[in-house]
Amino acid sequence: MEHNQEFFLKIYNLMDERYGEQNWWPADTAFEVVLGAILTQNTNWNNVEQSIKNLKKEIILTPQNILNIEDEKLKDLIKPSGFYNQKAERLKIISSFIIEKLGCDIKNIKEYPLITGRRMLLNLKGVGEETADSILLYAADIPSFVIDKYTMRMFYRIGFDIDMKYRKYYEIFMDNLPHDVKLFKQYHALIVENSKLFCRKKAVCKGCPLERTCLKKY
DNA sequence: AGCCAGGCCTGCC
DNA sequence: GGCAGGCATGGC
Repeated sequence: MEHNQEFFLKIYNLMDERYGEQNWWPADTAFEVVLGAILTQNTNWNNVEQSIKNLKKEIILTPQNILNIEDEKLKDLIKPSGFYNQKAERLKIISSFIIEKLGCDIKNIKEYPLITGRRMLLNLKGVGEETADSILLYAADIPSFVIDKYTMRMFYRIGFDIDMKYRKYYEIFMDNLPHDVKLFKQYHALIVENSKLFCRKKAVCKGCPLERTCLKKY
C-alpha cells in the first residue's frame, strides 16, 4: 500500500487530537524505564507497577542495587509481573551491561550511533526489538520508533500486508517520519491508547478515529 | 472461566 | 530465517 510522511502524520494528528498528550513512559528515572521495559514483556502494565512498587520499597532503583539483590529475593519482588524466573535474569544482565559498558547510566548509550547502540541492546539475552527500541526512545531519548503487537494489528487493519514483521514496520516508520523524540514517544503511546479502546482482537472499530479505514478483522 | 496483557528464547525445520 | 511452544501472574 501507498505510504508517505503525510499519511503517517495524518493518522498521528487524528489520534493526537482525540486523546491528547499521553506523557509516556510513566517512570521517575531512565533506569526505571529500563526495568519496566523488561518487566512489561507480554504482561499487563498493572502487574508491572506492582513489581516496581515492590522493588522501590526494597531498594533505590540503580543497576548496582539490582545486581546486589539475591536472585530468589528479586524473583519474589517481581513475581506480580509474571515470567519472574527469566525476567529476574534479564534484569541482572541488562544491569551489568549498563554498569560495565555505559558507566552506570543508560543515557550514555547516546554516545553511540543509533544502529550501534541498538545492536548492543539486541545482543543482550532477553532484549528483543521492541524492548530495545523502548529503552532507546523512552529511557535514552533516542528517536528509535517502537513497534508492538498493537501497532501491527492497527496498521494491518488500515491496509498493511498481514505478513509484515517488526523489522519491516520499523523501516517504514523510520523512513516516513521526522526523527523527533517527542513525536515518536507520543505516536507510540497514542497507538497503544487507541488499540486498547478499539483494536483488540475481537473488538469492532466503530468509534475509532480511523473507523473509515480500519475495517478489517485481525 | 477463559482470554489477554506495552515479548523473547529455544529447539526444531 | 521462520515458526510453535514455553514462560506466569493478575484483571476483566
